[in-house]
Amino acid sequence: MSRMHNPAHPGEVLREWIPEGMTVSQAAGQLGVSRVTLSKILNGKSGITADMALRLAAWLNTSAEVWADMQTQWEIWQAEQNPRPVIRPLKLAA
Amino acid sequence: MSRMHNPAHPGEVLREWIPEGMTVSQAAGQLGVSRVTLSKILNGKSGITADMALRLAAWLNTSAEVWADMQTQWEIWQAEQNPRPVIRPLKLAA
DNA sequence: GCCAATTGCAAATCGTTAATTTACACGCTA
DNA sequence: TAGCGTGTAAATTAACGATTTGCAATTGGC
Repeated sequence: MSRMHNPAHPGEVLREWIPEGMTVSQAAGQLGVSRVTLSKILNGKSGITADMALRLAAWLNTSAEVWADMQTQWEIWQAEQNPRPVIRPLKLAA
Repeated sequence: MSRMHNPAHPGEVLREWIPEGMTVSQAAGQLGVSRVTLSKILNGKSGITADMALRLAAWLNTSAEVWADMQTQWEIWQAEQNPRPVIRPLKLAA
């Protein structure tokens, strides 16, 4: 069903992957996005798009899915917080 | 890295979950969305949002992640088709 | 053949979000 | 003090998703 706890925003996790000395501006430069764009992600003001997931994958040598899936978890959790109409489970034919 | 083949659009998969006799209109009704909205998804004209993933989960008794992840795979594949600037892999400190 | 149901789709509208550039204020430090 | 790095706001532009309305094509029953 649902994850009981608020999953970490991908931006928080991404922060841990940025080397000590590197500035946000430098990281943004290497990723080919504006400083504002990366800053917003790191501070949870923006999500990670498929395009960004691919950039992170190339930059950090990870899979794009890791980042995209993290974003998905976040979005589902957010969506769960909102009310939704009652949906009757479909009776599947046996 | 990348999935070699164009992943199935979530809508195609969703089609298989709708019972034989049930109409798109009926399914949309049970999901609490408009007929147009569901039709677009089934025909690959729209993606599956986190909210829709939750509706499908409730309706089909599956996890929301199944649908959301399917959507993610689709989006990543789509994004891969577009050109992206060269991104030099970050040399991680050992 | 005729009619109603179903469906795909287009168009218009509305709301949300990502990304950019520009700009400003704050904090740190050489 | 001057400069750098940063967070963030504002204004723009571009995508999407969702809705309603309406229309055309198909299909099945009578």
